[in-house]
Amino acid sequence: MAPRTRRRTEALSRERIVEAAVELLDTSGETGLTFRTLTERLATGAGAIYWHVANKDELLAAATDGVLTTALRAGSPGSPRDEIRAVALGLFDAIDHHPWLATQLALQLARGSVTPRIFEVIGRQVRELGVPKGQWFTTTSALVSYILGAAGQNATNARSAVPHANRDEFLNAVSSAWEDLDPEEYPFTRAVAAELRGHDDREQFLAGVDLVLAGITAVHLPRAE
Amino acid sequence: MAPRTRRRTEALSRERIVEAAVELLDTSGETGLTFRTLTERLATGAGAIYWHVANKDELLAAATDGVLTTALRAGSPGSPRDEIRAVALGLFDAIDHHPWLATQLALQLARGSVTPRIFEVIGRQVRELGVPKGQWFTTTSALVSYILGAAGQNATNARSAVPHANRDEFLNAVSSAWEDLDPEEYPFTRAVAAELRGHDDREQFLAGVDLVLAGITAVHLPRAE
DNA sequence: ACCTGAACACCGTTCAAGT
DNA sequence: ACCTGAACACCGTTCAAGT
Repeated sequence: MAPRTRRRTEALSRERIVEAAVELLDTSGETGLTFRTLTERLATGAGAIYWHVANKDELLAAATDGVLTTALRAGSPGSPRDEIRAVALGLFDAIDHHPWLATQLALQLARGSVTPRIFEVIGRQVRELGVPKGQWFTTTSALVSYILGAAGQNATNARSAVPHANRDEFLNAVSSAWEDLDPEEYPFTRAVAAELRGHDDREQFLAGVDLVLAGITAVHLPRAE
Repeated sequence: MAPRTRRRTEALSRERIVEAAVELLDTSGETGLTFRTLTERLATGAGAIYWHVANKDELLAAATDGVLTTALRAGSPGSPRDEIRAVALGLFDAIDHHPWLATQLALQLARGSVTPRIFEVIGRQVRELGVPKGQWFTTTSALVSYILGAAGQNATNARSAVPHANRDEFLNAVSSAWEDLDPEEYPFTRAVAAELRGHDDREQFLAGVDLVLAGITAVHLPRAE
């Protein structure tokens, strides 16, 4: 058994660096990850990190990629609809545990690196659903857009460290803020503000997935039961 | 008429600062806006800017807010569905013209400041559609999530300066990249890669909106024609 | 091949000093 | 009340030097 006390002298590797980056992001947020904090955490110099990783963008991409891989490993053996729900929930929960993931996914969507990963997993199920080939692309895009958009918005709620207690407080605060909006400008938002208070993020997220699935059924699978 | 040549000595104001920030973001991207470039552009000192604006976050929020206000001023006099399409397209086009807007919207969604604006405009139409009150919140959330998610993804395509010529090249490049993906891991994505080549972003975006609307009709308006 | 750590260029922000 | 601009703390990145 290797001596525990020598942990800081374990060989530096890309994996260890990315792992430490994820930890820093999880514990102290996006601003908490700098080359100084990382250097300190790994008890090394800045140059050592640059030997394994090209720059900070690549480091963030690797961190995102790692968490994403875990999240997409849903793979329950259900119907296409169940698979789509499972993948969507996997992403949702990943953002819940790693709030920085939402921002990072949004930033990297703009660089095209993440899209195919999610696209592939959802697209296979769209095919299984029986959507005609000519509609695969459009249909999958719509689903992926909803999933990423909704998961991203839920990142707002995901920052409370304490799982449930603070979440209720947080929803209360947002709900109150919405109720205080200008009645002239925000009549609708004020009317639904109260609904925020009791609502379950996951449930609502899934309800949206089902809504899109219902649209797909109505438009592209006219003879489905 | 005020002398044109004294433009740089016009009184500094919050509006002029935000306006200059938007211009810098449009012309040189997110990295192009710094307090140095802004200071130079406005022929003033850093402290002068801080007199009118609390910090860079507030400046970015103000820039986002300004562009968003223009974008949401769609207001065609059509059916609720047409209004929803118009608002969605307004946002889509705004991101097309100001690629930095997608990132900024994503970042500010996580701070809750932008959501009510879009929520309100879409929500009113959901109400007009006849969706039962108990479903207003969920339904509006789903629509807004799709719209923001899809518009954000399209920011990828929106960075080419030349309107159409480069866009085709860009789509070609992405399409080729998708075709070069590992056949073992990305069979679906490869199968639809070709569809990317000819496709119209706006059309596909609207098709997605219609898909969600169809789902809303199927689930919440069972007796609609 | 891999690591060290001082140094560089650049950033957001502050603040004493001016008008 | 509003503006100036030098100064500060901090960041990502580089690189000569070590092993």
